[in-house]
Amino acid sequence: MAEPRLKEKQWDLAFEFEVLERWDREKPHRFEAGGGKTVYVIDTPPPYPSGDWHPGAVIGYTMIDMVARAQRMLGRAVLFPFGLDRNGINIERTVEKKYRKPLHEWDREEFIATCRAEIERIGQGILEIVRRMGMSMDRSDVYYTDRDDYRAYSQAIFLDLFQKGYFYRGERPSFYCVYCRTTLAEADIVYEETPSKLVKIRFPLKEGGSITIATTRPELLPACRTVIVHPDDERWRGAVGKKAVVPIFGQLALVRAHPDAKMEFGSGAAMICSYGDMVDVRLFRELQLEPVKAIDEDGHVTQAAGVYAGLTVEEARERILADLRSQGFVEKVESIQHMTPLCERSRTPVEFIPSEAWYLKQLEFRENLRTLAEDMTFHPARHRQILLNWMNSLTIDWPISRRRYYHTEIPLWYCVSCGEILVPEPGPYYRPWKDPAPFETCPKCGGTEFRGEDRVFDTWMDSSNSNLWVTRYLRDGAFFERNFPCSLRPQGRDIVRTWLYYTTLKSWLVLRKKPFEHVFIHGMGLDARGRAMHRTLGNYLPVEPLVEKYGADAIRFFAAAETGPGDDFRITEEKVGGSRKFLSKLWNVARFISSFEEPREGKLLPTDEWILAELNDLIAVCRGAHEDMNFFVAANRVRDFIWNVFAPHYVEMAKARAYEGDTGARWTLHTVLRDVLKLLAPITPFVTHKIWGEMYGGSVHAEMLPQPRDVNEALRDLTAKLVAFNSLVWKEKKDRGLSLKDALLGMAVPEELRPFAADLARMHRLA
RNA sequence: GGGCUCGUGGUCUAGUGGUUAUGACGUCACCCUGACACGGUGAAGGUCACCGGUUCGAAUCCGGUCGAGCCCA
Repeated sequence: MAEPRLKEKQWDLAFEFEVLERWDREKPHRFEAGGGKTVYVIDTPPPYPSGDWHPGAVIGYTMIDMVARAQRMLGRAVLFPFGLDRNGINIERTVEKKYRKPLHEWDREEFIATCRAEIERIGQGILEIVRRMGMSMDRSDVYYTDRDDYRAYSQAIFLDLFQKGYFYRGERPSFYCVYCRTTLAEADIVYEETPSKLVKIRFPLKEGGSITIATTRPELLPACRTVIVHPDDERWRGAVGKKAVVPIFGQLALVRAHPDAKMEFGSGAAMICSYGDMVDVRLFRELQLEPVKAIDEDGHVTQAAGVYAGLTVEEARERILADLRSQGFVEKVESIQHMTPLCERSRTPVEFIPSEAWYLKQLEFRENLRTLAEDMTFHPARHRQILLNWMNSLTIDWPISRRRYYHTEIPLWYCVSCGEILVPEPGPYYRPWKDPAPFETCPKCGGTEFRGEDRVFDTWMDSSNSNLWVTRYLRDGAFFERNFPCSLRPQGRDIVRTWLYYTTLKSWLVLRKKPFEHVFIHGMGLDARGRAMHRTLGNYLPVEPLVEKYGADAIRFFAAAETGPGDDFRITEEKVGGSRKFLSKLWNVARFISSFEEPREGKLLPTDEWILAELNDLIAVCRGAHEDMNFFVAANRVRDFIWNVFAPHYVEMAKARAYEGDTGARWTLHTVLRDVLKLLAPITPFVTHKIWGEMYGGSVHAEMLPQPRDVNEALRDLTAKLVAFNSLVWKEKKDRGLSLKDALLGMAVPEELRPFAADLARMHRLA
């Protein structure tokens, strides 16, 4: 027997670094079109650098990498680009916090420079993890959404759609964040149950008597214009049509019967103010009430609140409540849990404030967008529903203007004398707040003075162009024509309503086409108890120490094997450690096989044919799983095959022959190992690369996934009996206190296992 | 309140009508057997959420109940 080619007794983490250096040198995953291969373009999510990379996100990207690797091994030329989304409120907030100075107190130029410096500093960490985890994106051509060319691209697409009439300016009450000082889209809102006070306030009726309303927002009293009760509500029937006197502020509010009043909530009567929520907004429009601006863009109450003017919303709420109490208007204060809409970025409660914004039309395309959603293949299929639900729930067009700085500028100018909107040519990167206007005269009035738009885009306006960017729309016409729609959009479930939705919308508006052939949705990373990981909860398990301790492949195998496609996964050190054991098992099986020369062909015995039949089944299942991006099935089936069938049964049965130089056993061992390495290569690229390289030379990642062979599949029917017989012998030896190497007397091979009799007799030393 | 998912040993999970319910991680006992102690063998641990129904037969199909998560109001 020869020395094994694989010397070490364990999968050593140092091998990962050796493999990484080789990949750095050889860059094996460069995209090369041509050669008759189908091009497969992946619209990789550009992550947002924020200091560190959430472990759930890292695992999500390793899943995406598995798709890319599997597609290469299915014969496709994979374009697997990478970008960083660096625009937006995240980095602005980082800078604001670091310098303890809110954005609107900064000089714009200086703020932008500070943001850029900060994002450069923290942005590189992600690229390091990408490399360390063995992700095979092309890191030589990373795009940044805050680069001039990408911003110009965003603006060019905006200008195209602008000319087509999809944008309009609207002055209306909308979701508004007083911290970010900007209008919000529906996708920017999250709801959170927060403790609040439900105050029951007695409104005297002018005609005599009183009505009690329930509200969580007493500071809106000055903007109260009417009171509603449910038409079926016996309690307040007598009050309908009378005039309620708003406490403290004294204006009159007509009591109306309206089906929007919820009888079971509070007192059953509600005050309608401009504006507390979407119901207020709708009723003001429906009943044609005159709105009062009670809260301004800074989050302070206005002159409408009289003596309270200038207080913050919270201060005003407390003061007004105190005064209501002292004047005897408060009947009761209850503590309740209230679903409060918050700004997703700043976690500030959302206000409804009338403000002017640029909107992108979307509601009128709802049906078209649904059709596109139906026309894309989702993995898993059930997650299509998340997108459809979101499309169905939208109620307003998309406000895309933001009063922020570190974003792409809205490329518009206005004529100072007549107000005409001036639209520049698509192409250059425009910064209207500082650049001179690219116009001589106003085409409408001949005016020569222009004011640049000082607002910027919602960042989703930039990232929703990523599929166009990677398929080279406007950049490489021939490539774009061949490769749009993009082959695959892989992403997390959490950004379906934003990134996936907005991309679908944009692709419809720009091209009237679906953006992707396939959509792969992965679940979210949770802690051991199934909660979201947050630093503040103390349950945050950063990736770096895990990689250091267990290696990238252990994390990758865990990512594949832990939960099914699209399901959330609980990240625990225990499970990652367990995955590493499998890598060592694989290594050692390979190490054993590496001590035998691989013959060109072999004379097969029934035992060899049997394991090849099992291998055929494994290959068929795993090819299908890889094609379907189901790494859960692939990982678990291969693990089960190696650990519970191949190693304990076949390897032990064939061992004696292999040592003697039997070609059938040796050929079969190598054949199974080769195929298994290929099936695992997309999931655990390091260990498979190392084993393959040492034993067979070249790279396993350049191979195609294996195909089933022409073997006697019927032998699989004997697997259960074979496993049971081996188990019986082992138990018998244990019961008799024998070592496994001892001979066993009086145990015969069952009739149906006769084809394997010789191998079994030698394996167990049956006598 | 509405929608969508989903409930299988401590945890994750296979199983989509058919004999004693799969495997992994963890646990316990014994064992270094010419690849592996990050191992081997054996074992403990489940009323397949609950209640009905369909069926010769249900973890699996149908209805309901309860519970969980997410999304929306």
